[in-house]
Amino acid sequence: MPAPATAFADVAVQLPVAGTYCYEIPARLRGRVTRGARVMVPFGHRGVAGVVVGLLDTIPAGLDTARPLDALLADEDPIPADLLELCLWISSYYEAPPGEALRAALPVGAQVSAQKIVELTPAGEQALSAGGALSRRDRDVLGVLAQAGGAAPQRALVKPGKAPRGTSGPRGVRARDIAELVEAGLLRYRREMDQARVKARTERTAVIARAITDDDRAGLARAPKQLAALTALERAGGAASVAALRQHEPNIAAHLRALARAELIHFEQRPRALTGLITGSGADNGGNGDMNGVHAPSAPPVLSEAQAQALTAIQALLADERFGAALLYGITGSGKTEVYLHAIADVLAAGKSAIVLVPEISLTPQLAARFRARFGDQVAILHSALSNRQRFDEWQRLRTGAARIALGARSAVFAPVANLGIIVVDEEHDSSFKQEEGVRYHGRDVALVRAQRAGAVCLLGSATPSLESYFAAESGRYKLLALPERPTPKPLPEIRLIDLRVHQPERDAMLTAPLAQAIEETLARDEQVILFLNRRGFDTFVLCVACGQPLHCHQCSVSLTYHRGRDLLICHYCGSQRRVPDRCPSCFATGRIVRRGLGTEKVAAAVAERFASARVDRLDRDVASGPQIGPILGRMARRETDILVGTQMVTKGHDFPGVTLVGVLCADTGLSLPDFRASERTFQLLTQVAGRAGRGDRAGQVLIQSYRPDSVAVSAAAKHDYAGFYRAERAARQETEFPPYGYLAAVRIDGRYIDQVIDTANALAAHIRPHAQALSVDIMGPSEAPLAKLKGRTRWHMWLRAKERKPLRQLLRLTQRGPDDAHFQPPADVRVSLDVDPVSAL
DNA sequence: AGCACGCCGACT
DNA sequence: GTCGGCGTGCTC
Repeated sequence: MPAPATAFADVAVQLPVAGTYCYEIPARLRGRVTRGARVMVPFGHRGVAGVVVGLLDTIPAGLDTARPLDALLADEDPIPADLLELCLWISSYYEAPPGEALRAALPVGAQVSAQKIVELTPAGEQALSAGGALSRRDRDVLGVLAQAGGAAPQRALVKPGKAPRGTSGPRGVRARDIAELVEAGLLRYRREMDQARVKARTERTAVIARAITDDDRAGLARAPKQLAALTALERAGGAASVAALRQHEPNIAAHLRALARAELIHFEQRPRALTGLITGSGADNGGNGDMNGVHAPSAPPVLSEAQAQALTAIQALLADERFGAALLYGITGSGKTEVYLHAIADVLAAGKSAIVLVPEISLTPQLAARFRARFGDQVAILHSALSNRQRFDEWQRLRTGAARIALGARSAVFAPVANLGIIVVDEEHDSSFKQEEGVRYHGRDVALVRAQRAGAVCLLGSATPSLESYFAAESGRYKLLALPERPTPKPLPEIRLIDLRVHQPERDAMLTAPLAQAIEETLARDEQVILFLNRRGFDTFVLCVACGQPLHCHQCSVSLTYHRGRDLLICHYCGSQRRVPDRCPSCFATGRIVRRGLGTEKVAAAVAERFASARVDRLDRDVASGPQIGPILGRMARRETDILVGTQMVTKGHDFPGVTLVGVLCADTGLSLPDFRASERTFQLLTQVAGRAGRGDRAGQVLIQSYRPDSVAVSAAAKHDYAGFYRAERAARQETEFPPYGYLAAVRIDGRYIDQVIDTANALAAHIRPHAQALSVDIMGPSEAPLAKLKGRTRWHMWLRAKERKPLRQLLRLTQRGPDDAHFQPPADVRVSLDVDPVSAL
């Protein structure tokens, strides 16, 4: 008899371990274990969940035994093949464990684990009751187990650890004693899966059974209620839950039953849709959406000339039915969302599905509301504030096709939709698409890869495209689509620059006289004000107040960071240090180098005091984590707030028609961050925050206070000049070979002991230097990371830069543990982690 | 990650 | 001796 095929499975276990592990497929499971199947496997001393990533006929060379896998999680759907491949690509591209990549892609509800259970054997029970030749300790261990009913999780037994000295009572059991008793046959181990997993909830759903003809409608002429029910179903996208329909028409069940008898519709149990989800801002939904009942789609408005042109181009890409990417460059308020909505309507009409990625959905409830209003329950919203249960339900709706549009942040790129037609990445320049812990993937880049593999269209949208994306559009890799104007007579706001070197700001409120006056005038007109403070980097802001220049590193041309402890300026790219000079290296003024420090809290308080009659509110990470955002935005939308002081959060996509004045307290703080993207970030931020002004009937104005009004980022933003900024920044990147003219990776070294971390960083640099030279990869550093200490661990880093991706990846591999001594072996307590295409220098 | 092994100092 | 702390390495 020939050896049965696929007797072994390659499994990615859900643990942060590199590589995959090979298991034997027991005979009872042969043929049922497929690629993408979820399985439980024994791993070391416990059971873990994993995903089958490959099937093998024979045991791989170099391995002499493979343990059998424990179970096939049959009630779990296998991972869709395209998602599995995408995760494996992520694992390889970002040098991350495959199990971690899969974990990032799966909803928490789908995570499983197993416990190690210790159980008395019959022999053990006998030994205990017979009171035979047992040591006192062995008797105790068996006794504890007998008290627990004969079996207990090992964790629970061992956990108490310290037996209270001198006291009796339930003492902790030692793992080694258990192991000995297992060896002696008195105890045994068993693996048991954790509590029942989350299952999707379903609800009775009415579904249109076939295409409804005019004849059908005519047949219902004498049954207007049935016709109305049918129309409601059609408007809801062909299916709606009976419960939701009943909210509008209490007797609808009877009419639906009649329709079912006529075989125009039928009933199914379908995963339950989320309701009442986007209550956040309380902002008006334009009257087009009922958030709690049936989400009846609203009619799309007529497109402007430019919007129509962009849409036509997207439709042409869609019609090709293969991968295509486009960059929709539309100024703030130009109506990008409407283009997305139209394109997605086309995708749905073609029987395909869509994914929409947005930077942070909790900040943009209005956008979610518009999607709901247009597409009803066809939209699944993957919201960071969802419970695991809700998230799992939404995931299931996508998986089963009950919803065909996934809308969410970064991780929505893994939405389990079939037959993908388009992925939209809104505000594609936004750095929140980059995951900064665990698998450090970039949502936008993964979106491009997924679209490519699915033969779908990837549409990137932004008012301030990233250098990389605009560069790709310029070079023809992406189709460039532009929306150069706001569609309705809401012109871009006028922007005034206020030179902080000339106008002295008030100390705490940071307001110069012109800005204070503009605020007064705005309040007098009963209009609203947004004050934006870019707090990042404020603590370490060192500049010359005579010329406004921050101090730069000579070698890296990034800003130096001031270290209070050692009273030194340090470059966080190359590590060079210097004293704080007395004389400014740019303008040679002496004694004018200062440090500045300020926060939103202080500013908000000072502003509230300064404008005593105004209602001042504050929006930043500290006051608004998740659910608190809604009320703050809600008060602003209802015009119960006159002045909103905030950080980056106020820049994101809000549409408050009452805001006619936006004040930027200090435009340059971000410029002094030790980051080659500092200039780009500042330009984007200023443009985005300026876009918040004048979105209603009245014209808006923006006042930008700056120490460096002549810097490209600030001056271009003030002129609404993206093209000018892009040209200048592109030239700078070309000169320094930073992206898009080169590829970067960050190598982070962290550990508990400073000396050990520094030694390891240096050893690693020395180790890869010869290889780096051979591969034409530049090594920058190693140097102390800007956040030099985090959670008690010292952090150093090293930057690698190359003209090509391939040599960079080859070199990266050598920083990780590996089979030969070309690879680097860090000491046990020191971690070497990688960040491919890093976005943040921190 | 989690868990056991092994080597150390502190207590019965 | 014996216990438990914690550092180190492995899991097909």
